[in-house]
This record gives sequence, structure tokens and C-alpha cells, in this order.
Amino acid sequence: MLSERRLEVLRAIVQDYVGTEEPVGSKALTERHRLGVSPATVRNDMAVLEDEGFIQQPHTSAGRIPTDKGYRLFVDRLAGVKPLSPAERRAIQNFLDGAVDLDDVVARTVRLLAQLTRQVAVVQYPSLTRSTVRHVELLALAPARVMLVLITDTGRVEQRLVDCPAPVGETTLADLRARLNSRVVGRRFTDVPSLVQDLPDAFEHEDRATVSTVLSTLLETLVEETEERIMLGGTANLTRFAHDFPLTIRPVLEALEEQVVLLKLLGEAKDAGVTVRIGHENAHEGLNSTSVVAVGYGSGDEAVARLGVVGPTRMDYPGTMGAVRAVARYVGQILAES
Amino acid sequence: MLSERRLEVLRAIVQDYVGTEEPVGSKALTERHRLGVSPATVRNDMAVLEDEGFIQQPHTSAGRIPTDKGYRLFVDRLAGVKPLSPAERRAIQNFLDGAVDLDDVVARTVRLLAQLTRQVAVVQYPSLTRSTVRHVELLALAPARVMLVLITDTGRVEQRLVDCPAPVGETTLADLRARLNSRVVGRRFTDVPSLVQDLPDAFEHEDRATVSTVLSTLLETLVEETEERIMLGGTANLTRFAHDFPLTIRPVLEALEEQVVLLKLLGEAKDAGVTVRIGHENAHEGLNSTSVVAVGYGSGDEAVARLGVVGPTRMDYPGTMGAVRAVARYVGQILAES
DNA sequence: ATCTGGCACTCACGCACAGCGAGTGCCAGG
DNA sequence: CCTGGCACTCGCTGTGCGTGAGTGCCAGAT
Repeated sequence: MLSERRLEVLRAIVQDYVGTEEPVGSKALTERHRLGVSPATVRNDMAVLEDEGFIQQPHTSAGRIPTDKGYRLFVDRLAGVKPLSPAERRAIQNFLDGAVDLDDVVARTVRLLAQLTRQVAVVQYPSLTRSTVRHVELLALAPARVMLVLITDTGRVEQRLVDCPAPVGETTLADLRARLNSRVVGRRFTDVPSLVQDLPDAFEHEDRATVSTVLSTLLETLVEETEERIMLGGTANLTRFAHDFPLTIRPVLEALEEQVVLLKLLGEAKDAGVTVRIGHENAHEGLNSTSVVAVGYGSGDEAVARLGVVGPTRMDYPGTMGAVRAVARYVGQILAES
Repeated sequence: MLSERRLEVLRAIVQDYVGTEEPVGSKALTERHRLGVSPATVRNDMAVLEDEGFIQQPHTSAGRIPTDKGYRLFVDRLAGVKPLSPAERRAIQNFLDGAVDLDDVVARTVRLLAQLTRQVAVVQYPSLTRSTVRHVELLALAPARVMLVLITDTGRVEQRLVDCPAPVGETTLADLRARLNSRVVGRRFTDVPSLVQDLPDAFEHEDRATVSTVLSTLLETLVEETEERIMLGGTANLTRFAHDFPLTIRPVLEALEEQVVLLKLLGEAKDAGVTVRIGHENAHEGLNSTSVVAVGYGSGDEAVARLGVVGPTRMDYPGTMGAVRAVARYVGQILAES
């Protein structure tokens, strides 16, 4: 077990390192923090902390830097979440209030998060499977071609082209549209399959194949792979700390361009509260020297998607967590209003 | 006027420099190209080319590298557009054919372009103002709240929330929807304002305010600022040549994150054919050492938007131009089918 | 037990310096 | 107008050394 003072030393190391980006030595520590002990004592504590794996030396005769494990301890026990200033809160609100549509909300959120945290921001679009249906529209483009438009309560719109096996009349289409909507509007997407299952039965034999085709396209839309979308921003912030990691910025950028990786990154957490994944805790190799701070957001109690930032492990965790949490809260409000 | 051989020397310099990324000297040139003259002669030619501003020396006693003006001449007079191989064409087609919707088409196009050119890809969504209306949908969300959904022939969907001055009945809404669609479907967006101008007159006095509100929201959607959207990809490719420009990658990334800058970048050209803007020809400062290769695409003859790539001025112009042109062509086909 | 001051040691960093080699400009002769 | 020769430039690389921040350890103080 680590004594109180040793934890204090670790906290000081993390704070100084985050601030200066340079390995911190025992002397500098005692000068900048009121630890009430001499450098020699701090050196002993450091030796212990190093044995335990919380800090490390880049080379002999250099100061110490925190390890992933050290940051983990810092985040879990030594630091809280730093609330934003009222001015920042107002700025967030103002910035998000101007959004005209879901794409706009997401785009603005990304920019906002990137600015606020000065890091790379990632925002997931509201998941279809966790939303409810607002409306389903069917448009005849050609005799045997229908466009299916799906609108969710979170403002998301999906469209699919359906090639029907036979021409479909306007009245049939209207009928299908009406029946479909009366069944699914206001229901959760996960319930949709069971709700529409027997729908073809209500139609004349000749239309059943068409109805089935439309329905199966509808169900395909909900398949995981395609239904998840993500927006990314603030990648220029990567260059802020690129001088330390000239080799590392490449794989990071590459990882960030892989939707799948990003989704996993955001998704790998329980719903409650801000999640922090530090360095090697991230499965993806290219992100081994980055941390991810993420949180769910939603119009109600339940999260419909997640958002967060990706930055160097050496980041201001309390501040970042505060910003991420605050932004998520406001985005939730905006979604609830629309 | 430059003699034929001098142009040949310039071409050789550009090709070698693009290939090796190193300043090219007179000796290396004669060894790698059959110019039929000695290094000394080439040196004289180089001196002339330098006087004319087509090439320059990074430092005394180094080889030459092309200037922006040199690349310009190369692109305009010395190089053609390199067609893609059949295999590449097939790959493009296969890759794009799997797209399920417009977002997907754009996303795939970006990835494709980035891979093909190994540079940063930029794709503009089909412009609303150059598309035609496929359908307008009105949904009652609450008594005095309507959702307006706009669908274009290029598959783009825009939605806006409308807060009405008074509650609006379902029949009124249906009436408006029908009248609106009968007037604007199949028409170009630019014509919409004049087509709907007198629409409120057809309604009872009590509904006119509401109808006007809906219509003005519709018209706002077409305003330049918000209607343009863009997708970006392959930024990781920037790091490929970052070792030359460690200072420059930052402003480039920053510029690329500014939608407005990007739009200007793509837009600054006439419609016909592939456009190349080299180095300082780009207005934006951060992009002074990059070139932009762009082209319009569309389902018919006319371009509905543009796409292209951003890369270092030292890029393979013929190959990049070929890839950009080919991709644009296929995207146009895909759009025409949907 | 725990802390402190002192001390010898390590090693990354910065700087000066020298040798190399690719590349140049110029000039005299073919 | 082209070519071979020649002296010169100058960026790059590698070496060597001094400096200083930082460490580990130990003996003595509290």
C-alpha cells in the first residue's frame, strides 16, 4: 500500500508532466509543490513508485514520467472531474443552439469538443437500434422502384433504394405506408422486426413479394455494420504533441480513419459516466500512446450513442473529462428538443 | 521561348524529383534519361530554366527542384492524364457498387480516392442548388411543430424542424404537401422560390402564416452557407511526406478542417475537366505547399458537385489526375442509377 | 524508523570541427 | 553550340568533449 505522501508525489508528477511535457525530477518537484520533505526523500518515494510500476525513467539520469498504470491511479483516485466555467457552459450552449439539423448538431459538437479540449474529437451518430421510429416514408421513383426513408426521434434519416420484384401501385404503396407507420411509429427499432413480421399477410397475393422486399430492406438498415456512423474532427491537434511522437502520429491517424476501430474505442465501456481508457488499455496498437475519454449521451436517461476525445496519454484528464461530460449533457438537451 | 530540349530537361527534373523526393542534379539526370547531351549542357539548360523561374536550388551546391511555375508548365504542356489500368477500373466499380445510400457513396468515394492516390481526398456532397426535387415530406411532430424533409434526385436528404405560429391540422398539412409536391417535384431547386411564391394564397387565411413559415424554412435550406457539405479522408497520407514539411503539416490539417476553405478550394474552377491548382495558386496560406486536383461530377452532363485530392506540390500529376477523373466518372454513374 | 545532506556517477544534449561528396559555374577547346 | 575539365561551395555525417540535471546510496540527524 502506498502512503498518502507517495500518492501526493505521484499526483505532483502527473500534474507537472502534463504541464511541462518534460520528465520531472525530484528537485523540481519539491520546488513546485509544498510536499514538506526534501528532494532526497522524494527520490526514495519515486524509487518505490517506480518499483510498483506507476512511473518510469525514459533513461537513467533523467526525471520520471508516469506510466499508463500511474495515469490510471491518478484518474481513479487522485483526481476528480473538473467542472467547466460558466463562460464555457454558455459558449457550449450558444454554439450548439444554432444547429439546424442532426448532421449540423454532430458537426458542431465535434468542432466544439475539439476546440474545448484541444484534442481529436469523435462523435457517434445516435444509434438506430436505440432510437424510436418517428416516421417511415415510401416514395415511388419508378413503377418497380421504391425509395424507403426512415426517420428517427433523434433526427436521424436513413434512405434506401428498393428494387421491387413487380410494379407497385400508388394505392398499395399508400396502404403499406399507412399500415407500416401505424405499427412502428413511436416504437423502438429493436421491436420493429417482430412488429412487421406478419404485414405481408394483409396484402393481396400479387403484392406480397413487393411488401416483403420493402420490409427486408427496412430490416437490413438496422444491421450493425452499416447503421453506425461517426464524425471526427480536430485532427490538427495531433500535431500539437507530434514532436514527441513523430513516429506515432501516423498510426494514430490511420487508426482514427478506421470507423470500426473508432466505434470499438467508444463502445468498449459501460453506460454510466465518463470512461477513460489509457494507453495500452486500448486494444488497437496504433493507439497505445493515446488515451480515450468517452461518455454516452442521449435525449433521455438512456444513452443513444457516445462521444469523446482521443489524445496523448499525457493529457489533462480532469479538464478533458469535465468538457466531455458537459458537452454530452448539452447535446442530450438539444436532441430532446428536436 | 524554351527549346524543345529544355522542356525535356524540365520534364525529367519533375519526374525524377517526384520519384525520389530529392533535388536532382545534372549528372543524375543524364544518367537516368536519354537526353543525348552531356551534364555540362544540362547545367546550362538548368541555369536558363532557373532564370525563367521554373526551377530553383534549395541551396547553392544542391540539385534543382521545380517551382510552382515549373509544375504548372509540366501540367499544362508536358504531361497528359494517365488513364487507369483495367484492374483499377474494376476495383473502383466493385467498391462503389456496394454503396447503399448517398452517405455511403460519398464515404466510399473518399476512401477510394485516398487509397488510389495515396493522398488526402475531398468529396463534396451533391449541391442542392444544382439538383432537382424528388420529394418534399411534411410530418406533424406536435400540433404546432412540423418536420420538413427534402429529398433530391441525387439522393440527398435534408431535414428541418419548423415551429409554426399556429396549430396545423392534418388535412391542411396533407393539402400543403400535395400542392407543394405537385409544383416542385422534378424541378430544379433554383426554380423552387418562384414556384412556391404564391402558394399561401391557396389556403384559408388562418393557415397562411403557417404555410409561409414552412415555405421560408424550405427556402432557407437552399442558402449557400449551410447547404454545402463535404467529406474528407486519407489525412494519414499527409504523414507520408511530413518529413519534408514538419512545420507545414499543421497548417495543412487546419486548413482541411475548415469547410469553407475546402469548398473554396474545390469550387474555384470552371466546370470542364480536371482542374489543378499548384502551391501558391491556392489562396489559403496553409496550403501554399500543396496542390489540389479536382473535377466536377454529376449524374448527367452537368456537374452537381466536385471531388478531388490535396497533396504535396511534388505529386504524380498525371496519375492523380487520371484517378480523380476516373472516380468522378464512376460516381456520376452510380448517382445516375439511384 | 524515517528523513536529510552529501557525494560520486550516469548519460542525454548541445556544440564545434573536420572530411566527404554531390553539385555548381565558368572557361577553353572541339 | 556542345563538351570536358577544374576549382569552389556547402549541406550532411560522424566524432569528441563539456555541461548539467538527475539519480542511487550512505552515513548521520531527528
